[in-house]
Amino acid sequence: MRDVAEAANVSTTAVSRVLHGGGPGVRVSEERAAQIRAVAERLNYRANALARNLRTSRTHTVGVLFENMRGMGDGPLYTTHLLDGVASVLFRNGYRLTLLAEIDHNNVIGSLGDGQLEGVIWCKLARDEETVALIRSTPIPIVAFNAATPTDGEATQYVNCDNEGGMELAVEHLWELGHRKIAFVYESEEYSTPDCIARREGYDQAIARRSGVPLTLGSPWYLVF
Amino acid sequence: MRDVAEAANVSTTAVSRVLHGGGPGVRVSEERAAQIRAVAERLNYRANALARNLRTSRTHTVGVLFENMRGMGDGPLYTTHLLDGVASVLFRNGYRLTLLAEIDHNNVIGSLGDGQLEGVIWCKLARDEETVALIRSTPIPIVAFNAATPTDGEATQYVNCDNEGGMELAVEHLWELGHRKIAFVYESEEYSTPDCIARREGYDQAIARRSGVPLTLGSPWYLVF
DNA sequence: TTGAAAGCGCTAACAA
DNA sequence: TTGTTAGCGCTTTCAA
Repeated sequence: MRDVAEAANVSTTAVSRVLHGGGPGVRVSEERAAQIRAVAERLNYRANALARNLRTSRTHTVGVLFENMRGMGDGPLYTTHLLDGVASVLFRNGYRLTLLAEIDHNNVIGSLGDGQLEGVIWCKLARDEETVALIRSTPIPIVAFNAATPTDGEATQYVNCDNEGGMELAVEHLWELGHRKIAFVYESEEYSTPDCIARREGYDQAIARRSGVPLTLGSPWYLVF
Repeated sequence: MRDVAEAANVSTTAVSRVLHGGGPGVRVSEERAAQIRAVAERLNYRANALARNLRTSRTHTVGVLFENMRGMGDGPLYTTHLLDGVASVLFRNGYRLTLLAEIDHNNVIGSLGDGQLEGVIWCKLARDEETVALIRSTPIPIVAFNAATPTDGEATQYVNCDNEGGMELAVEHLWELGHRKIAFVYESEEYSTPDCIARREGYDQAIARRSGVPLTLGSPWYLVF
């Protein structure tokens, strides 16, 4: 930047203002501005984001943390779609996305506090005490995704799936079409997950509410389709 | 850091050396070191990666750029597995992974030159002139993944799939088992991709080399399985 | 073994 | 409209 400033016979301030949007009211004459841009182009100037980040304490980067990243390729495509959606929204708004390693929590604390992230989307947030404590002391905002419902007034945003409500809607839909034998089918490997449990309960209740006959089928039934 | 230094009655240099691995030969007495660590703990000190990055010109971050990120959730899981593999290796080596938006190439140039990335893994690198020019002028190393084979001596590393060689091996294997009716099956949506074309050619040649009978089947045949 | 001082490249008061 | 100056938090010679 100094090279550009000297070559253009202006201050680095002027260069900064012209090339990087400048502060409130970019007060540089169009003449000078054009000249600066020309020189910058000629000198092949590239702004250094590291310096700017340090100075402004902003990185335009948010982290995404998966509780188990390994499984991204296995199982259902849930994780993949999630990442895809998060990425597209972030990019659209000029943000970068950094994938965080789901390693030891000590390191997680370090990651969240080192200034490189402006926020974190935490998928499948565990609700153990350690994690809750971490959340309380984190210097940046965290959004918990697909986590268990929050217990108390934590300083965290949650985006969750309304499993019970969804099952109620699903059963209602089929019921109104006249169906009475409505099965709940699950993948055996998911059976003990909170989501699956909640859905099954939602299904049971929705059926019971209509005095219907519950029917639950394990994953082998999939092969019938 | 200055707070820690003052509270411990040492210089920031000492703090830096003790808390952040220090330069060549961490020459601080164990006594002082322990004290510094204690004070840092008490003051809840967190190193600022932004400042360190700026000073050292290192970020321990590599970017990953997909030619079409949107499709990550659709089609085959190729992209997902790729990302999974890249991430696990990077994390294991203390690197971060930043997903890059596959927007206009101007911005890509900016992304690569702003100092935040130490290298880029570029998946499905197009070989148009614009991209080649970009690669030539990039300030950081690029690894092209699953791109077309390089034409000339470019300053880029390529990691590609040996489609012809793979088909030769596959045909050889079946042939040696005694099979003579060997079909090449493709997904119709992939038929015009470079990979599929190369594989088909490899198949044709491997079959021809053995005076066998080529047989190519489009995707509907998948449904038979 | 320890610290003083310079500086990474940029931005933002504040003055002119 | 333009420039001067200080400083973000850290690392690293260099001298003591």
